[in-house]
Amino acid sequence: MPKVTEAYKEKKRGVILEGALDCFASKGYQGTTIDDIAQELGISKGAIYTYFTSKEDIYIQLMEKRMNQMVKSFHKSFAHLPSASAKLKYAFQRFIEQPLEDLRRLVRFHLEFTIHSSRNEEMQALMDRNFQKAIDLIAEIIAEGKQVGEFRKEVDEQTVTSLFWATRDGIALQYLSSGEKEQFTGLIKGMEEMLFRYLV
Amino acid sequence: MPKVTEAYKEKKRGVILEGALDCFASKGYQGTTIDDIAQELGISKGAIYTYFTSKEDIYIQLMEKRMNQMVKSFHKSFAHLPSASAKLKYAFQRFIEQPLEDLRRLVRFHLEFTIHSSRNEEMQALMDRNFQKAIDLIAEIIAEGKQVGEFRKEVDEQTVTSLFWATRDGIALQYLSSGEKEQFTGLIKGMEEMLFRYLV
Amino acid sequence: MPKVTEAYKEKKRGVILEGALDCFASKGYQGTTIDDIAQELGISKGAIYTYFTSKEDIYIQLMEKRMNQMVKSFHKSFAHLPSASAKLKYAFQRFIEQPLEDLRRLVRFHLEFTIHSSRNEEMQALMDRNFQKAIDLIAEIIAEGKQVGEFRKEVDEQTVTSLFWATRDGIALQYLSSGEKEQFTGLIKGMEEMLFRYLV
Amino acid sequence: MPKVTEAYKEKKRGVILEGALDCFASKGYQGTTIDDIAQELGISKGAIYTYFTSKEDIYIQLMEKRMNQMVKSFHKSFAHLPSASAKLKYAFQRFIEQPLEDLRRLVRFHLEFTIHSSRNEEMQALMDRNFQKAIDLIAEIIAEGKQVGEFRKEVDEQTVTSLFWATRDGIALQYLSSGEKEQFTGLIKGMEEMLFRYLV
DNA sequence: AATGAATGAGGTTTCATTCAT
DNA sequence: TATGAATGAAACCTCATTCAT
Repeated sequence: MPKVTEAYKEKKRGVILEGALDCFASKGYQGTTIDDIAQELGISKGAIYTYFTSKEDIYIQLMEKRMNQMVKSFHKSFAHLPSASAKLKYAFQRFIEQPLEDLRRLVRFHLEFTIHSSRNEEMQALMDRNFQKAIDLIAEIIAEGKQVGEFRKEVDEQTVTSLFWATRDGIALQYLSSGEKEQFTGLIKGMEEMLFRYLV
Repeated sequence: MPKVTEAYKEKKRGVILEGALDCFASKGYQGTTIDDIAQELGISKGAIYTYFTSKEDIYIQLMEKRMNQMVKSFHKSFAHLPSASAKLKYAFQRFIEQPLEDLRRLVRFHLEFTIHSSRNEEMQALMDRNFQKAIDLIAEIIAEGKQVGEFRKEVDEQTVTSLFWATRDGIALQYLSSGEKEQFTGLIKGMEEMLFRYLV
Repeated sequence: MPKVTEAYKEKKRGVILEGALDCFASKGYQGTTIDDIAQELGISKGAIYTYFTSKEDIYIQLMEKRMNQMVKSFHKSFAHLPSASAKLKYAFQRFIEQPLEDLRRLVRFHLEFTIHSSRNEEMQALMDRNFQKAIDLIAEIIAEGKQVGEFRKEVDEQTVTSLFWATRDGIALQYLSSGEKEQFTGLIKGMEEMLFRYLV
Repeated sequence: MPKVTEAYKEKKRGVILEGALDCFASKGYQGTTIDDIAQELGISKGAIYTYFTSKEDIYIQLMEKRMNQMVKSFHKSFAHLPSASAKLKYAFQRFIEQPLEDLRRLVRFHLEFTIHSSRNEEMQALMDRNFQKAIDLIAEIIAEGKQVGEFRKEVDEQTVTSLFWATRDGIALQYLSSGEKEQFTGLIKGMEEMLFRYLV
């Protein structure tokens, strides 16, 4: 029964990753114990090791999965939108509409992962790969906008794109400190305005 | 001779904080052991506990000190500069001229601290206080620029200032991942351009 | 069809014991996991527990089987030999001709078992029973040799026999450390010479 | 206060090794937990790690120490004895007079160590070095005996010496199984007789 | 004030065994 | 009968903190 078993295992892996995300997001990587994850999921410590080889393995696979999902989901939404501007605006909108409590936790998780991975060659490479996907996602839009004439030809899409993500991350980081939703929304809006002023 | 003693203690505290920064920056908070710090400084574990009550105490005081120094140093430099634009440009320049290996380590330290503190009420408050100082530092310039007519009256200095720092942090974060100096400089320059386009 | 089933089970038990021997011999008792044995055999962990009640059960039955086989095999060979001296010489020859890599692994297995069993009453008893068989095997030859006049009447067959096995084990143990075949063979020869000098 | 501290540490190291020997001898290497050793000594787990880097480190240093002590002690005793025969007889006598309960435990420890080390290159090398010391100890006596004319010139001292230790170990191993003191003594005596018959 | 040995809670990982399928 | 996911008790080792010297 390989098919059933494999599907089951895949599902279970996903469930464990969900639980792990909850823990990592609220307590951090080092602050999360395998026991925490097991308890969160109502399973045994040993069960986790049936699906993952180590705590770090869970952490890495979790990030990989989330990045892939994010990129795929954006791509899907972009497909239905008519113009580069519309796509970009959609991206901003999505940041704003994100449930904020989620945001806090996820930001924490992503930032912590970035820092953690910056001390480890292998994870660094993984992050580079994933980051490139995110870059491509937006850079394509800018390029499209330039081609169609929506955006100025002079802007460098690599730089703008990088700035886009950098600012998004920076705002999220600030939200992490301040915790004020109004301000977060205001900054995203401000960034949007500044970016469009620059692009057109 | 209480005066001498107090001065001595203050100096020693500073020395310990220096050593601790080296450790925290390269190995992270959790990755740094008290032994690491002691070894780095060539003193004993016990000595550290004479000056600080806990590992977290060191971490907090270290951040406090660095923030104060940074703000004070900027203030001092700003005093000699003629206009709001000049001041803002100076700030950008300073980011670019920062020794990059330092930057990597320090960014790591600051980001990690931010995340760490976001899980702890008391540290959160400390960070808020410190962040406010950084905000004021730049917001005053924007306000000055608006008053003098260098910048548009419509810009909201709080928002712009927050964006300024957010983007700076975001760029630093990205640099942490990519490690490419060219790109880092390019992004800072891009951000500068975008900001001035927005302000004037 | 109980007969078929029983035969099948018996055969399977034997197969599992073979695989277990490979594992125990190369990784030791504690170093061998049930998973190792299962993998070695290409079966599941559960299957092993159908035939044996525990890891120790496998260990014990394996030793029991090997001892019985060894004694039976010697007995068979002895039957064709004309004199006590010839039998004894055959025994020495067999030690020497044993494939040495096998020897290393098997010695390890046997010694480890002996030590392991010395901490457990039940296993101790088993080992005593088995050891007695080995003793009888040789003691009979000595007795035969004394009766026929090949060996001196004064020698005590129990003592000589025990010494015979003890020396064999000691040499094997030494070979375990040194790993030099020449030396191993030399020692067996030396022991043979010493023993015959004593017996005749 | 380096001198005091170093002496203190050395002493403590010795104390821990004593306690560890008790544990290893009665429960085996794998069967002994660090907690066992700590409890045996009435100290904390952590304290042990102040003096040793790992469980294996304890095990190795313990063996090293015991071997050195044994060789040194024999050498000292041999110095007062007039002839090669006397020295050899003394060695046998010492085996016999050894407190038997000790013997059981120590034999177990030594044999287990030998097996354990046979699966580890580094430990193997250590054992080789130690074994060589034991070999030299006896080989010198045999050589001396040959020179003085006490022993036959034809005997090969390396072989005889190896056999000497091999048999000693084999007898000890058997004693481990049987646990009968009479028999142990008998075997040692038998071995002595056989050896002298061979040497003279 | 400084030292560093000692403590012991707590973390990750392993693995013999069970049991639903 | 066979499977292998699940369990959970241990095991080793680390390290912040204390305290006698």
